[in-house]
Amino acid sequence: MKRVVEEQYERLKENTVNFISDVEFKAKLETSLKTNKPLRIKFGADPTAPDIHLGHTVILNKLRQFQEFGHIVDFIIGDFTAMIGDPSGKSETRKPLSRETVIHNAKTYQDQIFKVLDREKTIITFNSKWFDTMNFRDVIQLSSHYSVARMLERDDFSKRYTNGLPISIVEFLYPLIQGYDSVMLNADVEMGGTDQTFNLLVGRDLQKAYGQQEQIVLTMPILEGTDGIQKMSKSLGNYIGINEAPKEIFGKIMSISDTLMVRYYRLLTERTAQQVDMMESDIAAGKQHPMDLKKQLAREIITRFYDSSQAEEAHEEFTRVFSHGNLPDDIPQFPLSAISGSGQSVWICSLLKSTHLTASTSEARRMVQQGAVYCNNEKITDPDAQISLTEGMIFKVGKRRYAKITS
RNA sequence: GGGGAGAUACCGAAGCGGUCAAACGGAACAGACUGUAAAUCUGUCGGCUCAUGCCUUCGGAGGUUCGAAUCCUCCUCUCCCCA
Repeated sequence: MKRVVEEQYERLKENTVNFISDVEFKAKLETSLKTNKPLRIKFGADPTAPDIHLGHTVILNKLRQFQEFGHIVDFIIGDFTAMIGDPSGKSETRKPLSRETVIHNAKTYQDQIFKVLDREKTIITFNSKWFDTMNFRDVIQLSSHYSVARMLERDDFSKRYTNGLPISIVEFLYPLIQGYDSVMLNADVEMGGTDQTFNLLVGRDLQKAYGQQEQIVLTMPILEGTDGIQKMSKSLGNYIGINEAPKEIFGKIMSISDTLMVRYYRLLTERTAQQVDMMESDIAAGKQHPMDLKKQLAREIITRFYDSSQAEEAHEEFTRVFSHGNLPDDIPQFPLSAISGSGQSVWICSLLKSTHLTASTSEARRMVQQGAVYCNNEKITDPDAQISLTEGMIFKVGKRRYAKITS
């Protein structure tokens, strides 16, 4: 049995950043095995952004690992928190969401997480279950367990405090709210990104204050977005969503840097640390072409969220369009009649605007001047050009914006 | 409660009566080079059929002025110091 504990421990610890604490965790694993009672792994999410991206899956993958060892995932949907509006990290407060939106978003969330998690071993709970009935007396009681000085220990808070940026009182309540979820669930382990470390630790303190055994805190690295620098997030626009079309995912992965690719292999695939290290040295030694590995990565990721045949298709499409310079297979179509001012001929700039290839005619003009515009593979250089439209004409702006004229 | 500082385009940040559609940096977009890499270099980066022109924009509402991002009044929000 010691061996089983060790085995789970080693595998689960892989890629984690914080692991508090080893001793407690091993003890919990042991008890769990002895009593045949699975551990309860808590993971919370605000149903504010229903688009799950690869950054989220770093944690989901780890949760999945827990499930594979027989443990249960307690997925908390922070519907209560979301309705207040989560200001954390940003100076401007998000606007509160309506009940309907929250419910809708939560559903979208669920549809996506089960592309990774095992439905049978997941318990979903909305935290409004206990917060809706809480009164102000209870809130004060809860707050009494923490001090401002301790709150300011949190990295984000202390930074903002020293830089003279606003911190709302509500933000101080957040860690408490999240920590209280742990108390209500009597969680064994709580997972999150490293940016959550503080909140997760508050959970431990609160559990202790409420006479419970403290949860294990386990944080995963934050995945960099496609720019390779900032964390992957929807608002920064550097994300790859798991619900995106296969060829979108393929394209986005192909555009990341080689360094980032290695990191993605490490955090997003099942490969062990040694395998990835090996890969890295192979690249350095020129035994492997990074582009091939990138294609491989793209296929693996698509296969995970779709299937291998769709991954294959995306790969082919990519080769056709970008390696051979052929046309993609689904160009947005615009009937002749829909083009504004369509008579015999149309001014190129207004055409580009009405086909949404550019946002304005001014932008269109610039694109033409920069040599980014093609009509049927012929570069258009005159920004005043008049085009006599015919059915089947294909316009291209930049590398990937296309439009086709139909009858 | 008292005193002070501030709000500028996607973000950061200059400008403090005309030469301001607003310096500079980042992001983004396009081009060159490539592997749709990265890095680098070049260009663009409010809108208008591009025009020594017009329109909208410098927290909001008014005002002074031939002329306001720049001055005045009130309002909203933020930060700092004192209590």
